[in-house]
Amino acid sequence: MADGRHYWLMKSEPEVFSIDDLARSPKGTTSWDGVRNYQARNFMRAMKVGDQVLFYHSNANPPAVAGVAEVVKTAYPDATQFDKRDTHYDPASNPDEPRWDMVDIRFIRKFVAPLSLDLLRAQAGLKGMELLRKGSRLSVQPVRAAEWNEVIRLAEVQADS
DNA sequence: GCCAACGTTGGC
DNA sequence: GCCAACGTTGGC
Repeated sequence: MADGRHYWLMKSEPEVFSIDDLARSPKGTTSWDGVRNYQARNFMRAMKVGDQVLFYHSNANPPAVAGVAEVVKTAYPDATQFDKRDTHYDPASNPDEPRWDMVDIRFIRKFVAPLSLDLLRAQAGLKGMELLRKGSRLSVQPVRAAEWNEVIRLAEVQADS
């Protein structure tokens, strides 16, 4: 992108942490801890401050893009990997060279109506989107600019109806 | 380096 | 709760 801003999608189970939880967080900001997948981690490491994020509700009814957030802090070590009592504890991670990172994201907006997976699948312009690929499980994934624009357009169409 | 076993994700 | 589609682990 000319302005250097990139687009991403991050998944969260709303029962665990929803977009409303994000909105209610201090300064609308949270650290995205718990990612334990290398591909997802690498995408977080590529994030820049100001990058835009689609906040996706997985394991929801219906699964849907719920709104928008933005990156406010680039990747830094995820403390939960060293916490024995945390479910994301990783005994194999070396404190001198932490294996897992997180970023901070801030709430931007919640869509008037969440954009369901079904709705997204029905869009010709979103054919190649990683989220819609069969068997896709990546919890942090890149979004192409054209896909981003299409999703935002859909959100506006929903808001007007 | 192969691959079977196992664990996880996430839609349905 | 089921199960497809992964990713990881560890024996060999």
